[in-house]
Amino acid sequence: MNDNTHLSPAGSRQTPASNSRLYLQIADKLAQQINAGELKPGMRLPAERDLAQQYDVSRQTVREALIALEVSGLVDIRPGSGVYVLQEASLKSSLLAENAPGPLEIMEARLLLEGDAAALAAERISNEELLKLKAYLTQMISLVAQQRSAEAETFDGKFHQLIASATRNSALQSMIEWLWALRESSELSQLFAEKIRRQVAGPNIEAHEKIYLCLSRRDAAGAKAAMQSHIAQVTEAYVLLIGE
Amino acid sequence: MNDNTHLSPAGSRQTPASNSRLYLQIADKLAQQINAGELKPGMRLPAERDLAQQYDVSRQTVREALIALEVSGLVDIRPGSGVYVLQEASLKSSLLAENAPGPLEIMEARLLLEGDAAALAAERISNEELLKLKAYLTQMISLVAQQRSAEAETFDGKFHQLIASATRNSALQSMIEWLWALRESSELSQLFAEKIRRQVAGPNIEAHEKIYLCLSRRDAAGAKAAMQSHIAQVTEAYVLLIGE
DNA sequence: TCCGTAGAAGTGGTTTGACCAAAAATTTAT
DNA sequence: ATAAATTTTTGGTCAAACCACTTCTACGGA
Repeated sequence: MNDNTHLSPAGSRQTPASNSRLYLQIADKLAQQINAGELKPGMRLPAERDLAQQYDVSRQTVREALIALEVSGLVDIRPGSGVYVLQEASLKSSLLAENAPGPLEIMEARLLLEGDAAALAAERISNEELLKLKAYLTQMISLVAQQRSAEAETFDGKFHQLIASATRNSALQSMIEWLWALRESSELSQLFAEKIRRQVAGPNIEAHEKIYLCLSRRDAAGAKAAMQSHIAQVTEAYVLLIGE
Repeated sequence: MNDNTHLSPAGSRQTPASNSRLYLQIADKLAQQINAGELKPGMRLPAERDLAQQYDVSRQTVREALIALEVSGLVDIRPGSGVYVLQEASLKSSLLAENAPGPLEIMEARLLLEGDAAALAAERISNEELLKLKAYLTQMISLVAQQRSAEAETFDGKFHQLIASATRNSALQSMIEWLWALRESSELSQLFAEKIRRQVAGPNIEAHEKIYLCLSRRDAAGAKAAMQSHIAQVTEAYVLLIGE
């Protein structure tokens, strides 16, 4: 993980240094100086007592700011020695890009990971799981037909998650779960999903049917191709949205 | 991963809660409770004053620990209200989970993920990164020649991590980091690594050279094949160990 | 009885000033 | 010039306050 310049708490989207908490304001100011290159990597910044005087706050407040900077990886605190700048300027990503993976990054990762997962699942999935998968698919079809696309997407998620689980690899499964959770926690991804939901009726039934078919035939290569084509299609919709 | 989300300062590889700094010890303890599920998302944890008494430290120290937790995204501090556990879609949270992936699961996931990552990296890696990669390789060769295999493995990790970073996909990078962290946190994996370290001189130089060569030629397919063959070889060593 | 408001209690935020341990710089002795 | 002893600097911790804001509670009016 890189570019942890998110000093503010999760949900708070505020102008830098406008936070009500003083130690976060100080942390923001210092982070800005670091990212602006005024404080270069390796450089030791002033002693806590000096910073306190400089910003006209207490030493404790400065300490809390420095701790925030350390945890976010910008700075290295060496007891008895000083505080040193670690990370060099990451301006490009600090402004437009978020520290969290963007929607397209998530989709690219899904393309690779879920593709491989589908291939593995084709070889390892049980008949019971296939039945469950079929049931999810049926639910999805029914809900899409009723225009209840939001609910249909619930089963979309279950469908993919079940395939991940069928790999019999908990590491793979955890990572795919994480990618889905990331998507849901990302405002931008949510926005995309919302827009797409209005344009199309819901999850692509055909694509899921094809994946299911390949899995039921234990066709690893086919399942991988079907899954990747499916995810690529969704990604394409994202890209089109960005173009607007 | 956010992680961003590691509480300990960058370079310090210490046993959890063994840090000399008290506030990091407290932060680790709280983080463990959160990740273990003892403190569930949405739950408000005890007031700073209470925590201070509970852990027998000053309130200030508790505050610094909480700030570290907030910056790393585990917790939400609401002034005047309290400190609340956030639901975190974090890979790190499952790191200490009971059903941690086994060594072979980790290796299988690495085979897939790092294979894909190598292919992506071949197309996106910069010349600077290639130089860095080469430097790691050189260090590795030198250390292996001096029988310092443990240190050589440090550069092994850096080598793989740099490739992950060259994918320009932070999701991919985070997941690969996670897999390596898992390996290091797994006793069984550590045991394997220890045994293997005694049998072979250190990281397989040839395999890494081949990977580097493919990357420098921007040969995506070759890089993927080389990476997968490398990881498969390590996995094979694991399997042989299990057979004994 | 219900409901809103004023007050009390609780919580994080900040300040001050002090002392400690370890690192770094300086002086001293060899 | 070098090594050891000493002083200084630096982060780490503790303590006791006070503030501003949130939350809870109990009172009083409808």
